[in-house]
Parts: sequence; structure tokens; C-alpha cells
Amino acid sequence: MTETTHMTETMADTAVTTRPPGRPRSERADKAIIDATLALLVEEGGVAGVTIEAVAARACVGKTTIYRRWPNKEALIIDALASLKEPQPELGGASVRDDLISLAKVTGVEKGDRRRVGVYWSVFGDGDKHPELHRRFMRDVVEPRREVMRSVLRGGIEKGELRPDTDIELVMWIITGAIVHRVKAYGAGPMPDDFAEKVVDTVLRGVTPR
Amino acid sequence: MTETTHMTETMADTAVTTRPPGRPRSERADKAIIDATLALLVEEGGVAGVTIEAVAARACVGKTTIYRRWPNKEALIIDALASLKEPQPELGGASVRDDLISLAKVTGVEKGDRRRVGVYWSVFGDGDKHPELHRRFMRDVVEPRREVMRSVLRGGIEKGELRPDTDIELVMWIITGAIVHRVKAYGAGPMPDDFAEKVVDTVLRGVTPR
DNA sequence: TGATAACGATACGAATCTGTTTCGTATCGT
DNA sequence: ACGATACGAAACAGATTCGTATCGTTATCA
Repeated sequence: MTETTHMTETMADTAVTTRPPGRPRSERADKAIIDATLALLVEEGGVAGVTIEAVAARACVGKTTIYRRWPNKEALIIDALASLKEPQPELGGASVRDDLISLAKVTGVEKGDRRRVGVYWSVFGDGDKHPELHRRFMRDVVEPRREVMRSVLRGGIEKGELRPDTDIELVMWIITGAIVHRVKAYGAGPMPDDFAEKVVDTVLRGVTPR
Repeated sequence: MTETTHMTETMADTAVTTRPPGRPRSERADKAIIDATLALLVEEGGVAGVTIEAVAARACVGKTTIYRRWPNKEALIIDALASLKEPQPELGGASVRDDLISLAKVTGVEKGDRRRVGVYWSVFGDGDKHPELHRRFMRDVVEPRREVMRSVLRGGIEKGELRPDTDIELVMWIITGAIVHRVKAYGAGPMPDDFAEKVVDTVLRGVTPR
């Protein structure tokens, strides 16, 4: 994204934010464009379905307004994905089980919508065709969250709540895979509120009699 | 797919397969077209990336040859997906664990390649855009396999190898989700041979100390 | 040999998308 | 008021795709 403010320094002054001349860029347009991009990425099922014209139409914006901000489609999508960076969820830390459930729930449904899973599926699916997009999305959006789950699992081993030989990466594949898969499979259909809990409990306890 | 043979009946004869006049259609072309379609579906990450012209080029076939067989792209893809119907894998039946591992392995890698997961991911991703495609793929290709796994799990409960309150659908989401997710994530990268075993063992035993 | 139809190659019109440019208008600081 | 810049709308050339049509060629049968 391009800068919208200039920093100026004078001798007697500290740094001051000033504004370039002319009409300022519309923040509303920024937001509408990013939103439309993500929505199309999900609905059309991939990067190929994201058309600058479709984005413009959906955001009620001229194509000019998009091209003034981003040089091409890929750059736009990169910024749209980066906007999904969000503060980590607060973890109670009471138990591994509670923390994993919190993380699993966030994986599937963020702020009440499932756009996150749709984006994830699309970007993953286009990984071979758009490796840079995939790389940055993984690094900036996905990996930070995975790291949180990883540390929860590590802590669980240290505290003796998990077996010491637990394969952390494996458990992460299982939990996130189940959630993502299920959410994607059911689309807008019903997603039981306790699905995340049941996944976590199954992984913790197993399904064999004890 | 259109018929390539005509059935004719005469009074004194039983049904006889005869052939329409003219040059017969090339079976080699049939196969090459289906193969190219599936390959593109995986490589391009979705239905949108499957171009009739690309299929023709890849199959070394004229576009005419494709349009002579299928009326449009969607019909072609439907038939290409239907070609993935395959005989169920033989299950030893020695234990739930062994059978689940066999099924999990087949889910991830079929006959040495991972095209199956790629197709699965693509068709799933385009589910909203091409619901008919998705529906038929699920019904004809995916569901029969899910049914096998389902019956293995049901049998495991009856035999007492699994807890009676085991949520069968949940376990299926977990196992298939983990495998599909992991295979897709690593692309052409290494896929440890024991991944399927470890997933199944984790789900069976859980990761908490016992 | 002749009839028939599939073959690959190629061209086509209609439609769509990209990225650029031009237009007149709107919104800012001075 | 004036200069500067962003705004949406529209037109544009070039590329790509779809589905059709038209070549001359090739395979099969009678």
C-alpha cells in the first residue's frame, strides 16, 4: 500500500505529519476494495476469479482508483491477505484443552464469519500457481497463529498434560485439518458450536477404550 | 460421454455390436483428454484454470475433437472426475487400526501420485461456483470411500475396539482432514510413509498420558 | 474404390479481462 | 478563487477464451 502521509522535519520542530496537496485518498475506497477482493477470492474460489473489474464493481469504485494504489492484481491480493493479520486471541491458559479449543474455534470462525477458511483454501489451492502469494500469506498470517498453537502444545508437554513423545506438528495438522476441512465442506451450512471441542477432546483422549 | 457403438437387433440374431460408418473415434484421444483435464484441474487450482484450448494443447488434440465428445467445459470435467471412480482398496480387516491406515494412505496417495488430493481440493474450492460438479464428485467418487471408512469405524465399535460413544463422522473429518491438509500443504515435497499411521494412532490413543 | 465420419489445424465472432488514457467532477490546502 | 490531486465513468488496444465453422487428411467399412 502506498503512503498517504508525509513526514517532514524542521530544525525547531519535532517530526510533523503533513499532507500532500490535493484531494486525499478515500479511506472508504481502500477498505471497500480490500473487502471486495477478499470476498471475491472466497466466492470465486481462487486468484483467477479475482478480476480488477469485478473488484471495482463490487467496491463501487472506478478501476482507476484501484490502479492508483496497486500496480497489478497480485499486489492487491497480497495487501488484502495482509489485512487478515490480526491480534492473537487471548488464551486463558487454564489448561491445554481450553487453549486448544480457543485456537481451534478461531481457526474455523473468526468474528462470526468463515471468510478466513475460504481465503485459506483458495490461497492454498493456488499455491503452485502463485507461490509468492502463498509464501507471504503463510509467513505473515498463518505461521504466527501456528506458532501460538505450537507453544501451547509445548507447554502442555512440559506441564505433563501431554505425553512427552507427542508429535507437535502432527497434532497441529490434525486439529487444523479437521476444522478447516469440516468448515469448508459444510459451506454456509450448520457448524455445531461444540465441533472444535469435540475435535480437541478426541485428539487428547483418543477413541479406544481405556 | 457419447456412445461409440450401436446395438442392433435382428430377428434371428441376438444383440450384436456393430459399428457406425466412418472413421471410429480415437480411444487414445479420449484418454489423453481426460488426463489433460485432470492435470490442469490440479495444476491451475480450479475449474477456471481448465481451458478447452489448454486441454487440447496438452492432449495433442484439436479442439474439435473435444467438442465432438462434450458439449462444454463443465460436462468434460464431470466426466473427468467420474473417471476417478476406482475399485475400493482391499481391507485386511485384521484390526480397525490396520484398515484405517490403509484407507488413510489411499486418501493421500493413490497409485503413487497425489493428483487425487489436488482434484479434491480444487473441486471443493469451486463448490460454491460449480455446485453440480461438486455434488456429483462427492456422490460418485468421495462418498463411496467415506462409506467404507464409516463401516470400518462402525465395525470397530461393535467389536469393542472403539468406544461405543465414538462420533464416527467426527473421526472421519479428523483423519481425512489431516491427510488432505498435510498432502496439499507439502505439495510435491516429502510425505513420510508413516504419516498415515501416526495420524491413525494419534486418533486412536490420544496424546494425553494414560 | 467410394462413402462416411473422425482427425488436427486454423480462423472466426462474441465475450471478457487487463492496464492505460481521457473526461468532467469533487475535495482538499492556500 | 486557484492549484493540485483523487474520484467514477467510459473508451481503448491487446490478449484470451468460448464455441462454431471450414479446411484438407486419415481410418474404416462395404
